[in-house]
Amino acid sequence: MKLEQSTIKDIARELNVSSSTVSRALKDYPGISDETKRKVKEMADRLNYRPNAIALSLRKSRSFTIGVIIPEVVHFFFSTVISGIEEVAFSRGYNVILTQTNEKLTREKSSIDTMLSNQIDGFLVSYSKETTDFEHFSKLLDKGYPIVFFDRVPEIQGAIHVIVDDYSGAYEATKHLILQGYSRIVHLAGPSNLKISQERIRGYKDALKDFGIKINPDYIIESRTDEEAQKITANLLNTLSPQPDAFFGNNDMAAVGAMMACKAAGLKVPEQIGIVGFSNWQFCSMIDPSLTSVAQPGARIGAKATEILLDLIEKKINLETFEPSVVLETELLIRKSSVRIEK
Amino acid sequence: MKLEQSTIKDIARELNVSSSTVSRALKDYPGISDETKRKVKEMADRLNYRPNAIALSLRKSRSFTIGVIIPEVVHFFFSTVISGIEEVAFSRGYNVILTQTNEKLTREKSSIDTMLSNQIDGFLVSYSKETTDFEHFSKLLDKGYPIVFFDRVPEIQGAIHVIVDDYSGAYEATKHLILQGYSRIVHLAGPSNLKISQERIRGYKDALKDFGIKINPDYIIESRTDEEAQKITANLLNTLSPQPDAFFGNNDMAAVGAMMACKAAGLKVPEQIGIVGFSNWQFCSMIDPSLTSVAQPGARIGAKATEILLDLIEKKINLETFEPSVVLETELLIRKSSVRIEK
DNA sequence: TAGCATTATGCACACGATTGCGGCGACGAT
DNA sequence: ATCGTCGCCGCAATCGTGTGCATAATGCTA
Repeated sequence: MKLEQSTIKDIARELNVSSSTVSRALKDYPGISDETKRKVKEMADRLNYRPNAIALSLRKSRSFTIGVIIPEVVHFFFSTVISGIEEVAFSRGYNVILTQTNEKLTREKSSIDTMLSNQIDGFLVSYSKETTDFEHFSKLLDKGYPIVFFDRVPEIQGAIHVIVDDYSGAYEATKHLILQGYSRIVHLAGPSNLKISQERIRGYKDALKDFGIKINPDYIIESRTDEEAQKITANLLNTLSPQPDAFFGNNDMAAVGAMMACKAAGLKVPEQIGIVGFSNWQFCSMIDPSLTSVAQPGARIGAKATEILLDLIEKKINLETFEPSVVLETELLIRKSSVRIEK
Repeated sequence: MKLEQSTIKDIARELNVSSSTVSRALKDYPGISDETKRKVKEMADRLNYRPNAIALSLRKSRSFTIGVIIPEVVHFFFSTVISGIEEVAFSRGYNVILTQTNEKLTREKSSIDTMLSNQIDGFLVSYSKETTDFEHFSKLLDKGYPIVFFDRVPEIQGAIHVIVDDYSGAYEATKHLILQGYSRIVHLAGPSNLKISQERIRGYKDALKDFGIKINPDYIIESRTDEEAQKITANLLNTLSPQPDAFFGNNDMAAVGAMMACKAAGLKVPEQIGIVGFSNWQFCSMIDPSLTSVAQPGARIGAKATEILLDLIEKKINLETFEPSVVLETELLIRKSSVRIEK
């Protein structure tokens, strides 16, 4: 059971020197003869010595580990973010410990607690849908604890965050639909307490405005799952007159739900109905017709957020001068579901 | 930066007792007066005391943390496994630290190294495609280090693993296609060094045999990505005569690739071509026609593997009597892509 | 009131690594 | 011969917690 890892003491005993000498020799401290260093390193190699990270953490009150708190790994977007995080953390010598909240506030809080007692060096957070009060974060921030938020970010004074430009993503998507000749564009929106949802709605509205299309409040509807989106869409198609002729989803699931409802209603996509999603999930190019979507650079978000966090931890960043908000560009990937004008 | 967590010593100083008394009082040791216990607990509460997990790990050479090593989080299947793992680990008071190998052997080895130096209590592993030699695992197993493999499992003496019944999954899928009247069934296979690929091929072959269909070696082709599957399929449709009339993919990506190629070739699914995938990714029900697929219970695999691992760690399992292999059932989810017989 | 059991608490060390400080021997300079 | 310097190394404390053993205080009995 116990994997008897050799320790500094073992090396010391073997060589008849003190453990302090061994420690210094291994780290090429000055004041140790080259001869001794050689012997120590050789012995360390022979005994297959690995420093005990736990002991180090205790001594330095640093764990070289960062904690990641996300809603759910199964979301394609979040899993790409994780990849970006791991890449950077790993290459800079940090470990990553991950928990998902399953969108529950209690889980979020208890995750933070256990991570804190594990001497985590900092947090990367995308908070849960249930989270409306941010005291459990601001308390930590006030103590100077390093936290970087991404994707879903709170409006706390001075909180650093990395987001994508949801506004312009939504604006471009809507504009694209308009240019393709769609005008009665429904927006299947996300939870209104999330800033990303608000921004996407804003982009949607502004695009309509800029092209002189009146905003119809009936055209903005919250939907949580793809089934819900499907029902809502079917319902809208039946009740509204004139019928909507396009759907812009807050995410790809909603868009797909809308697409299925349209097909079921016998409407042709994209000829009669245009559809655009958000996130560019893997399946976008696999469905028929392929789904136009706004791509969020997940891996880059993760990487960037991690870089900032580690810089914070290592105090390479001056909080006074640092711009707390990093915004990455989205990209509209135009596929078949929204193109009805021949080029 | 440093989050001055209060320690046992702080409580002790505040109450003018020794830290040992505090330690014992907090854990309801006998030999501490109720009065003292009350005061200590009260003070602990007031100071918002949390035990330092790092110090505990050092003391007990246990970290209450398990390490998970998987190829890639972005695979839907693996992300569901992670959910299962987290659920169980969390509820039993363990932390999870996760690394993905990106299918690289070197990453696999270095992950193990850093986890070992972090006093990980045990491993959950699904190894990389590059891994053909298992010495880095068997070395640990020999020392009695707890490891549970899942999904991709090595053939090492005594290695415990949790898998799904790939054989019967593939058998059922193939049988289903046959019963639907397809007979020239191509299998888009996975990497041949993975046991799961081999098992699926075996299931495919046995089903054909049992129904008296001759096995055509040209019908079994390795494909790595969905684009590759698409090319292969297009190629097969062009060159083989008679044309294949069904495709069974080693995974859903391959199946979708095949479906797209078939559509591009003007063939109707499922009327002319039947298609079945493996894994039941999220998008299966979203594409048109919806994709029949073999569902692997990802969350249950993760949960089961974790239960076994924790039992191992806590020595609740007797290795002598324990059956090293747990096999979970798959389920064939029949959708439109493979059904051409009216009920 | 001495002797003993019982209860409640403190001391000291351990886990593994780091580090300030001081010791010791050798050597050169005066 | 004495002193200062320098190179090399060990002592001991530290991080926060747990635990075997000793010890002090108290109560009970003879």
